[in-house]
Amino acid sequence: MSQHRPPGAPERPVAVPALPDLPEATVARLPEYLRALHNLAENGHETVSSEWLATAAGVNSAKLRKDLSHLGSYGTRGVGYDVALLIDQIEYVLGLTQRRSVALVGVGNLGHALAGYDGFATRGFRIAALFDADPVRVGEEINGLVVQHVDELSRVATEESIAIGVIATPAAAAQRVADRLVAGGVTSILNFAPCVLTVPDGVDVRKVDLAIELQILSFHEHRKASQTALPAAGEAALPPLPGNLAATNPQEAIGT
Amino acid sequence: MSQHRPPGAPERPVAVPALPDLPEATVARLPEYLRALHNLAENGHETVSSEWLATAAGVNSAKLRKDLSHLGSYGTRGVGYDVALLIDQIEYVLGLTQRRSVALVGVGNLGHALAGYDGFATRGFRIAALFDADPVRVGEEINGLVVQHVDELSRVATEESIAIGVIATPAAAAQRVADRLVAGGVTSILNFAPCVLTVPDGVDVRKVDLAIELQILSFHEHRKASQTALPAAGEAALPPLPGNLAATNPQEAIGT
DNA sequence: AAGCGCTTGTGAAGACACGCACAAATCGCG
DNA sequence: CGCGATTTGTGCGTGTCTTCACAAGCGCTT
Repeated sequence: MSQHRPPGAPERPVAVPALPDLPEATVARLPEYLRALHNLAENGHETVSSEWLATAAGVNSAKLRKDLSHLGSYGTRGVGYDVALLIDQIEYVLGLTQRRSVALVGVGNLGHALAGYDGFATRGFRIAALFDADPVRVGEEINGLVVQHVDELSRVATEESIAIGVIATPAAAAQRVADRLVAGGVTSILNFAPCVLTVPDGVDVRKVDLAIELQILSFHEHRKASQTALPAAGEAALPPLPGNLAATNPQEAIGT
Repeated sequence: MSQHRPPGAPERPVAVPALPDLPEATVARLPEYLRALHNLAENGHETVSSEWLATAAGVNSAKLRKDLSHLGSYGTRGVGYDVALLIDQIEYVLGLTQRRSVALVGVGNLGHALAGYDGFATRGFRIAALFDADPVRVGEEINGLVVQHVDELSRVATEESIAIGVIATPAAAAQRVADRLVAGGVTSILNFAPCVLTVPDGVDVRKVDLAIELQILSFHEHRKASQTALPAAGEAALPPLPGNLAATNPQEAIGT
């Protein structure tokens, strides 16, 4: 959350023209800008140019300006962007002006780590409840929270108005957990289980699969290796290490 | 890896026309197809239609067919795709016919979980070495591997020909770690630290930021909330609970 | 052997995203 | 007060990704 607005102040001092509907690609980059802006703010910067911010976020400056222009114009020509104002603006659009409660299901290997990950707390989220299906784990206390049985999931989610759920269970259990989350009123799910979830319309699912990321890297390894190893192949014209053009610049590599 | 080819058999029985250069979006989906295919194979399916596989992978069938067509055509009209053949094909393209060694740096909260995550091992990767900067952690044994000091990183990576590195350190240390990985000959990096890495051309970086995923979900929560709060907007209330489609959808048949 | 139903592979069109390049706006300075 | 340096905001061309729709191909049945 922004430390630039006193806690008691109204949520949004500057009028915002409703919620603009942003391109999905832009939405995915806003959190990155936000992180860079917080870094700048901590270092005492009050304004920042698009060039600077873009470099800090790993994108090119034209893209950054276009992204920000979708929020309405908040820069000053010849000067740059007001860091504090931009932070407020982005946090408002992302819905981070209220701390959001998250239910974490599955306190195994990964879930345990997520429960202790302070990156959530520092960026606007509060893990409000932990669940697991294993009776041995139920009752265990992690970071001040007691693990509850997954049968309680729907009830607790409803009672505490939890809107976001994180699934860190084995794949076999993920769909059942998702159903219970939905039944408990959850409308956004972050899924770490390697499987596809079926959810009703109106529920958003994002998937993070750690092995898939490695497999994508593996592909690029394979491609790089086959390029250097086969000078005689059809693509003979390619120099030993073309430093494949746009494909390996930071933007693309970082892109979701 | 595929269990459909005897361990001793030559790596690639069927000739593959060099490495086609695939659209990046396609590459990102191939691992998902692969996972679905392995599920099908375990359940004894020998062929699969694009419609079925697409549903299992969470994409639409036209996209799936176009993706697969980039690998060369391996389907039979009127029948579908040969599951075992397609698995081999995708694993070859992704470079998964050889088990790849990975160095994991940062054995804190998240790194510890990653070191114990069996999803890596089961999908073609071997964590070959663990590193940390904290002397207290050096020497600790995790899953049969001893944590080494990060100063050894470049040397060990070179000696063991490790091509992929995973960074699970705090953001402040990530760039230094990346530099050492590169110095050790690593050409692919999976970065869990919330920061942008600068690497030479020819090195691929993928970033996974857990908090960013939540922030993107938060945006959609915010948007949904502002829509329902304003009944004047075109979209009336969503139907209460559409329920899951038919009981005969591919997901269930696959039985993750 | 011919016909029929099913499924793949792909051309073409549309949607989206990206990056260049420049006009418009602002500030600081003489 | 005016001018030049700087930086934003954006129109536009380009390339990539997605989706539709259908011809071509395959196997099964009669």
